[in-house]
Amino acid sequence: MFYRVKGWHNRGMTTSAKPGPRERLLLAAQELTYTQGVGVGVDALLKAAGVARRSLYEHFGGKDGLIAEMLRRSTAEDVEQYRRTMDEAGDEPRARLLAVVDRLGRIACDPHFHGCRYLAADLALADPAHPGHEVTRAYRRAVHRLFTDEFTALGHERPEFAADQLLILVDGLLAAGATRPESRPAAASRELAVHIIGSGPRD
Amino acid sequence: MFYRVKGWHNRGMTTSAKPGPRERLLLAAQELTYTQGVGVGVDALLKAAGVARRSLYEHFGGKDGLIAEMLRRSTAEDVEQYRRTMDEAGDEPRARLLAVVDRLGRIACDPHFHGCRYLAADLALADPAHPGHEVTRAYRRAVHRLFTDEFTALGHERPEFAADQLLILVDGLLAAGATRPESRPAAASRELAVHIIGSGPRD
DNA sequence: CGAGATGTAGACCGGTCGGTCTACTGTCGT
DNA sequence: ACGACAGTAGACCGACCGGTCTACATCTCG
Repeated sequence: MFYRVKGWHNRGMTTSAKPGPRERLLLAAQELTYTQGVGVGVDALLKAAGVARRSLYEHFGGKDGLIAEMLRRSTAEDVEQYRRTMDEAGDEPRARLLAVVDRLGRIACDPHFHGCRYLAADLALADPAHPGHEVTRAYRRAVHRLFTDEFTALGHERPEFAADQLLILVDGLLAAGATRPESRPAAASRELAVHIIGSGPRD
Repeated sequence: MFYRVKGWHNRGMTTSAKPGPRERLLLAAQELTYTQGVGVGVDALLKAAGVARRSLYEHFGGKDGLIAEMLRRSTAEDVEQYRRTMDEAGDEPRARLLAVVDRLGRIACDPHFHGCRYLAADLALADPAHPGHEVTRAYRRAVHRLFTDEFTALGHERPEFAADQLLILVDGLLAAGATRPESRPAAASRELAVHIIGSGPRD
């Protein structure tokens, strides 16, 4: 959700050494599944990663394994970004939560944005037993936890309920960014976020 | 969004005559694209519809044509259902809008629900030129219009902005129903809806 | 050195994809 | 009766699907 990857070049590596096949496959999968959906072909992934067919099956056991692992990494990075965004906003819970909504609002309005990768994966992976579903569930639990903690610190009377509301708002914001970007969803969402979070020192 | 179709049997037909191939294809597509996604194979559609391969290409020109036409019909039915739900709620704009949110809340909590078909289609159809996108855009415009009219009747100072908010809320509600049904998204959404709509005679 | 591990390159597998085409059948209007 | 037509049944097409396999290159480490 939080950023876009073009390749291994602009990752924070100290050396410019080309990473191994496993790494290149994960990066290619992050890129291609976002632009083409999880339905991308194995051949396209291999070509984009510049990796031999065999390496995929050695490292991930198959396409599903790669998809699941790529989702795992992506969620970890996004949760970390949520955390960083909050920390950069200071200590005040209201400001921390609003910072996340504002950041997502900016992302959703980016002309290259086309939807939440995790929701898209859940909707596209018809098989409920696909390992990817477990990853996205864990992701949502983690974000919900992040929100709940802030509401608790805020002394909110129903922290989990408020976190549910914020999560609904975020999903709606991302959906609107993907399908109705001309409606300027960031502004509409922010106002709702303020209502959920309640007015405080920063607002 | 609003209902589930199992086949032509339970449609409001006066005769029990089996509909033609075109009709059966549309019904099969509505059913299968919802459960399997728009990626379903042509063979599966033909088998479910009990229709010869040739009929598909005669009536719709190809799979994309069938998908687009099925979305067209689906959106028409859903918009009609929005209207009916509002009308059944009476004349009071607040009550009419809340009735829609409540109805969608019930649908999103149905154990068989697995996401908004139109958002899923937009996320799954990677090609931005696919005719289906135009259909879903029109659908969202229509619903936005429906909402805007009610806010206008309500004397709301920013009817379009409020409609945008309600649309974001609805998308979030449906996403939550698909991915976090255990969080009881209907209750959380209703409270937000009440905030957007404002308290009135019915609330 | 030489063995083992790791990688590439690409042939190959059965199956499915969307789409075209031919052959046949039932039905309806004249 | 008969032709036109809409439908079915299914063979067939090239392309691609995910996955397995062999052959060879490269590297590290004992």
